[in-house]
Amino acid sequence: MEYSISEVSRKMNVSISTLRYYDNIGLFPNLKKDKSGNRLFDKDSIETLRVIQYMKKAGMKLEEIKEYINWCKEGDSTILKRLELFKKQKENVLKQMKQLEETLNLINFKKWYYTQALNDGTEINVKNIDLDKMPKNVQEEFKKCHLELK
Amino acid sequence: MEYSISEVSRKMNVSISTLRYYDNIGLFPNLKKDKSGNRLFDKDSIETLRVIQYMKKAGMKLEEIKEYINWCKEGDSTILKRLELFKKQKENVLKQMKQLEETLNLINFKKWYYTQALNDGTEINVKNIDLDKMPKNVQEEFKKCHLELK
DNA sequence: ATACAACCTAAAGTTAACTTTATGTCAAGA
DNA sequence: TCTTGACATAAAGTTAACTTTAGGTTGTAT
Repeated sequence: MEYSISEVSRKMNVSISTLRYYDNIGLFPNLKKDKSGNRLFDKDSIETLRVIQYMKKAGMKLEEIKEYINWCKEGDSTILKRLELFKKQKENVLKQMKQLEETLNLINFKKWYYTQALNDGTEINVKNIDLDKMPKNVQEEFKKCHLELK
Repeated sequence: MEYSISEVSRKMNVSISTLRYYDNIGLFPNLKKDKSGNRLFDKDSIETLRVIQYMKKAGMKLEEIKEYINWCKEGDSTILKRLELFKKQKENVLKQMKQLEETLNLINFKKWYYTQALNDGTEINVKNIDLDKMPKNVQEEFKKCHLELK
């Protein structure tokens, strides 16, 4: 089964110009064209697109993703390199998840803070509150995001 | 206690030029200067910097962060807006965490895949494997990241 | 026959978040 | 006094990842 660029765009939620851009920089090395020059995306190129989307989220640049795609083309001699790449990217993702958890601590603290302020009608009381006057869970969040009291 | 720009740069792991840039675009509205024009960072501006760093990770642009900082300056009349902002950003962060988990599924699948290939000395066997021949956990990861079999 | 939609290419433009460069001031130590 | 290092500003440059623009081709429906 083959798909036109607009079908892929719709199905995968990515703009047509982005797809053309990806192709231009070499992210779809095996992409076919029909007799009038229109791109034909098959299952494999859609899988490639999915990997691109995920690895972008992992924090890889398109240049690095392209390098990986080239390794895939080169065949079995690059298997180890590819394995190492995913090991490294796993570390990367785990690190990002930790950072997001810290960010969530800050956000939860701020949510509590502004909920209090809204209740009081003013920020003044909560701004000068002591750590031990906060609910236990808020205390924990506060500590974990490295904020300091006034 | 007040800190010079290079002290903050070291302490907070951000370049001096970035600090100046942040100041230029209005992210430190209360920053003081000494008599010869050098920036003096106090506790509050360091807290602001910490919030900037976290909210950038949450996915906010500097322009949006600046808007929030301006709300803080405006005082109690903006408390609700600020609360809503953090509620929205919490959703944002949770969404990102889910995406990272999906990414991790892909990465774990790829790790298994290339470990197999490395063992076999070739990609061929694992490329054509049936879903039910994979270990249960790999099957799950595979399904969760929307990859398809050949 | 013509109009239209869906595609194409090549090149220029955009945006965010910095960084670099060029030039200058200021305070302290040799 | 002179040099040095840490700061300053303003403006230009950089990078990644797109998007937009301008102009052209192709296949189908009226």
